[in-house]
Amino acid sequence: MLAENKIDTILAIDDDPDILKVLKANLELHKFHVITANSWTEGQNLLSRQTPDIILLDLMLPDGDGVEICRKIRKRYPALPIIMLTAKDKISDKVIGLESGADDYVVKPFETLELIARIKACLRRAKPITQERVSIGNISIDYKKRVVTVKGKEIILTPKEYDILCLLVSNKGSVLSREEIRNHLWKETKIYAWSRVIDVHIQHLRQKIEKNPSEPEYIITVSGVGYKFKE
Amino acid sequence: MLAENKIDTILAIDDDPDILKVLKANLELHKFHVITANSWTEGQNLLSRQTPDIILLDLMLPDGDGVEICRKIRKRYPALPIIMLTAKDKISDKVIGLESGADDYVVKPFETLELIARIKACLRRAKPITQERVSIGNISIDYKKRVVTVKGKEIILTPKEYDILCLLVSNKGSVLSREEIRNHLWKETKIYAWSRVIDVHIQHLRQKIEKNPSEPEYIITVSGVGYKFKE
DNA sequence: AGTTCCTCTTTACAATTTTTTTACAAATGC
DNA sequence: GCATTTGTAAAAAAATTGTAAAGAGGAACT
Repeated sequence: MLAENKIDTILAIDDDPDILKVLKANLELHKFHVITANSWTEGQNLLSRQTPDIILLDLMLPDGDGVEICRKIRKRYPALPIIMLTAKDKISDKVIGLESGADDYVVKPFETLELIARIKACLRRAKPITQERVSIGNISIDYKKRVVTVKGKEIILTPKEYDILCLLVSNKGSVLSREEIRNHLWKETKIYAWSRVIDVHIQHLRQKIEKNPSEPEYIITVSGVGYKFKE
Repeated sequence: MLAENKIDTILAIDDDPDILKVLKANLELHKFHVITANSWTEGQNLLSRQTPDIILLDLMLPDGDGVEICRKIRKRYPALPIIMLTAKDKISDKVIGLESGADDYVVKPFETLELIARIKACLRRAKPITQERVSIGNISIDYKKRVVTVKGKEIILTPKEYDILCLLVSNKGSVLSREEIRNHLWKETKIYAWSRVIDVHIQHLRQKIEKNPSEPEYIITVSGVGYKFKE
């Protein structure tokens, strides 16, 4: 039983907006968070703001050669898995031999299920063994059981609370903006940037895990920026 | 912690004798006891004579579909961990998701060290040993006789109820999503993701095993996630 | 064939839980 | 101080789960 707690973010770069649309819809159905770019330029932009967990890269982009782009990404993010999307008649030896540095490739038009399988396979190779438990101070999270305890006592968290906690903990020590949190845990269309939902969930979390919720020890507010989990 | 000096036995089932040879050699180097079978038929034979601590199962066997075989093994040995071996070009969503019912999977060709890491992780997670009986609170299950008793009194469960109970109990403490339950106990095509069957069976189970079915003590619902059996 | 008895599944609605909005108070940063 | 951001409680909205009841299909029996 694989306990998957984290929602992975996929950056899809393709110049065909229809393909992007289909990709996004299908992948989101399978619990991925998807951001899209229709050019390498736009892709770079997104990359500079948020590092995804995997990249789907069209081999033929208007503003760059896929193989070259792949190399560049590799140089900057050596561990970031890349899957090449390629039209059947454009398959080149470079791609097939994966000399491009891509981890895998998929021929268009592709089966969604196969693509998803390959994405998952890549993701898992990228992070060989997922940790089953973490503890920070009095708090510990058992990802496999989906149980959080404070001082050894189990506390009940709602899905959103749990997700937020996991996200903060997996980035403990660094501040996450509300936008980042939102990008990871919500589908864009679902909540607005100005919503206070995140703040409210944070309050609820604090009430459940902090000794004194109004002087939080674990979930720290960084005013004007976001929230972070104590290191 | 008791010193565990036991050498774990691995049953590897794969139709490629070369792979079996390599597997055996490598795993034995790492102090495992390895028995091998090159077909499901042979695997069954070995299983009937000796229960290994873990099974490595090739997805594609000449005499059976890996996913189906996995289900069969699961039914008979609910606590026996299974790792699926799958060729890269045969990766399917079934295997990679939780859908196969396997505990984990490894894509061929695999790094020996990664495989070993995953084997160890599985063994660590595995319940002490495949037992014939298990008791939690007032409830006890005799797997061999397929009898469930509450406060010593036998209760009659339908097949589905029994299967669900066993699944929950063998993962007690961990939340199982409806999807996981479905994938373990149903053939894909038989029920839809949005079906409420599982909920209904859970209700029936509660009526049979809980003192007060509306305030369940054993089968806990984790809203938005799934069900779990009390630890 | 029909009948009866099971089990499994669907369905519809009620009850509950979770998520989100809202409004205002408190705190923070120039 | 003033503008902006955050804390917080409570209400509204949405989603999930509980539950009863009915339909569907199968096996055993006449």
